[in-house]
Amino acid sequence: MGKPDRYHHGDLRETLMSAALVAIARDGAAAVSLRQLARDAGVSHGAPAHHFGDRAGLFTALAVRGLDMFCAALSDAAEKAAAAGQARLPASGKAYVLFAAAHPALFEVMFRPDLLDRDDADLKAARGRAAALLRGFVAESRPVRADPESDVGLEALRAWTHAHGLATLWLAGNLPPAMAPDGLEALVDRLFGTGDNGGCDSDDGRGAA
Amino acid sequence: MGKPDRYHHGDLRETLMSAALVAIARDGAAAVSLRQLARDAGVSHGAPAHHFGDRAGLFTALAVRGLDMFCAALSDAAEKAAAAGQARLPASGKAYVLFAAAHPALFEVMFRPDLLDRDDADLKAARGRAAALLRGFVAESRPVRADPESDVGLEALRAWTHAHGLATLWLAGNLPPAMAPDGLEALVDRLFGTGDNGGCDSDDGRGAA
DNA sequence: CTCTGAACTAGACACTGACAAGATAGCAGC
DNA sequence: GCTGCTATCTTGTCAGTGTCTAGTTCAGAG
Repeated sequence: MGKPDRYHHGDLRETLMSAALVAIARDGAAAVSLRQLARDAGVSHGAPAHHFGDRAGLFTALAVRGLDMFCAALSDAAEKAAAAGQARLPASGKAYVLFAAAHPALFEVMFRPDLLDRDDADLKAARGRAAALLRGFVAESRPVRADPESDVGLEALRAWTHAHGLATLWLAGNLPPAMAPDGLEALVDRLFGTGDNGGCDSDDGRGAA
Repeated sequence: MGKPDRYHHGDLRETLMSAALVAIARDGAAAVSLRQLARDAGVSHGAPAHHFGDRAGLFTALAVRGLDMFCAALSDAAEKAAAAGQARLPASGKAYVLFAAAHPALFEVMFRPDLLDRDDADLKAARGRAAALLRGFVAESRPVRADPESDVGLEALRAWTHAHGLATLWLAGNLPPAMAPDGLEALVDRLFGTGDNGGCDSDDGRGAA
């Protein structure tokens, strides 16, 4: 909005992306309209098409960015935990959920393939990086008595589904507030055992069945 | 489609709901159009409004039905397991995921509050029934050495997020196919320990951290 | 028979995403 | 200076959508 009356906006792509994030976080992705974004940016209704092609193109660009930030957040949390002598896996699980809470719009877009351009090369690459990262944490965090390799995938999936389910339910507002009386982070610490005791959960995880 | 040229359709509400389910399962909820549903039903574009008010009304009606079927499926699975001397909780977790896979459209609508009429009384009631059911399974499945009551909520949440995350990732197609080479049910059995050994998982759940 | 209310039609409105054709700006090479 | 070139943005148009309103049809109760 520095020089409002220029023909060339100068930073339209970035402006549209951040405005879209705000709109998604407020009303959900379905309520986002390219035309409204263009109006807010002081630009004609056809301008967004040049940068993103179509609606899916915009969401795909957001998803790629989100996945990269997501990877960075998880790596960061894992390395910090490792530096403190704690396990990477629970720390990254906590980071997973907190990222979703901190960037709900990005998270929503990242995991809603119906909004995305499935064949986009950047998206596929970003997805691959994220998957490799998750799997890496699990492989490193395995105790020495490792079972066959397939089990690593299983444990990665367990951690992934656990964190993803919590993030999803939280974001959609489907968790009864009574379940998190002292906020999401405290709840995550209780669930993942990532409290100040340093990430080694004290109970047996899922209990006897 | 029995008497196609009557002024009164006779069963429009039901026709629209099942057509909507098919459309959601095929193209996602965002792609469903009231006008297209009306066309398919051989009815004018304004007719759906009479039964559902607006778009959110249709999705809300579907969500209520979905929640009821969901409760029935979980109860059924839990009771069958109990009758076989097995624990209710893992059986209901398995039923949770399999319900999502069997009724993807209902599941999607159930957990997408942006599509729904949040204040709908029927919806609130159905949600309450589902939540109570889940909590009940966990409370019953606790070992005798029960901790304070709050822990029941925590363990319910653990089970819930786990099943929900798996269902969500599976439905959205975000799971690498390699992770479920032999189908979803086999994967669930491995994750939840609900194989033919009868629901008592043999390992320690989440491993040492 | 009339009356009533539920079910449905038909028209209009504002809005959307997508497309195509043209206008503008900034920049390299001359 | 000038000329083209390309990315950027405008303008106009189209089919499609949800929602609103007023009118029409029908079934059944009195």
